[in-house]
Amino acid sequence: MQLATWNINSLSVRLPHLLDWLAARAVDVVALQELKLTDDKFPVQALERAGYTAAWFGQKTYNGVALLVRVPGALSAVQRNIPGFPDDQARVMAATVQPAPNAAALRVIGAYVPNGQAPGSDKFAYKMRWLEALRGWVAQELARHPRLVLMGDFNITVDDDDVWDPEGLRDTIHCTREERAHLQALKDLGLYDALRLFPQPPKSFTWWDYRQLAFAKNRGMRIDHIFISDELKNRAIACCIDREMRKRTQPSDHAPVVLTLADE
DNA sequence: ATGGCCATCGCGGATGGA
Repeated sequence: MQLATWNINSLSVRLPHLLDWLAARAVDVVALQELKLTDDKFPVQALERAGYTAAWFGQKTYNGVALLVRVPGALSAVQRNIPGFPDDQARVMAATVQPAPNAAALRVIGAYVPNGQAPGSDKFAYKMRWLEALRGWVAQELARHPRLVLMGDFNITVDDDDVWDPEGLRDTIHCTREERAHLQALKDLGLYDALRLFPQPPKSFTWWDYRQLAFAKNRGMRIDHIFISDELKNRAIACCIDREMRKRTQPSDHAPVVLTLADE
């Protein structure tokens, strides 16, 4: 089975891309970020026709996340936002995913971590608080659910290998020690960076700026991640970045990351 | 080079993204 995360930068604009991608890849579980629409605008019928059941958590203009599962799977125990962390932004949701009637259930958390704008800014402080709260919640979730996936747009590079110009971008947003320490702290809970479990081409990125032909020059960063618990690590057989959708006209600035798990 | 692109809101140009 395949699980994926994709920041689609507006579900309204990118719905055709998403439907094409779902038809081509038939991924079983998808976490989407940056829907940029309110709950009433979520294209539930189009996704049902494409063969997916969804749960969503929208917001006007900004943010918004969703989880999709390919039928006959099911989503249950949906949680929106981090319990005990009041937040007026729709950035994270969890669900228990039954990928097939007789398959083992997975706990899936889809996250859109705040951008942070610049170190020292109010938005950076919010990013740090938000990640602190996320870690506390993920620790609880992991204790309850040994088969756990935490995936999404983290807006953080793990290390310099995730940055096209690590010297030029030293200590800038997405690349600071404080941000990277948060990713390490999440991993220290017992999570593994799924992409790094497998050999990857050098300069494997998930986001490229729209400007300056950044994608054509592969001037990007890896800021979208899939973290998996030890039980799922034992079933992981492949993980890759799907650059094809970034090559289309009017693309999202992010590419999907896809994890393949062995069936039990 | 104090930028370059894109989406949103809303109909000009500011804001946020990364």
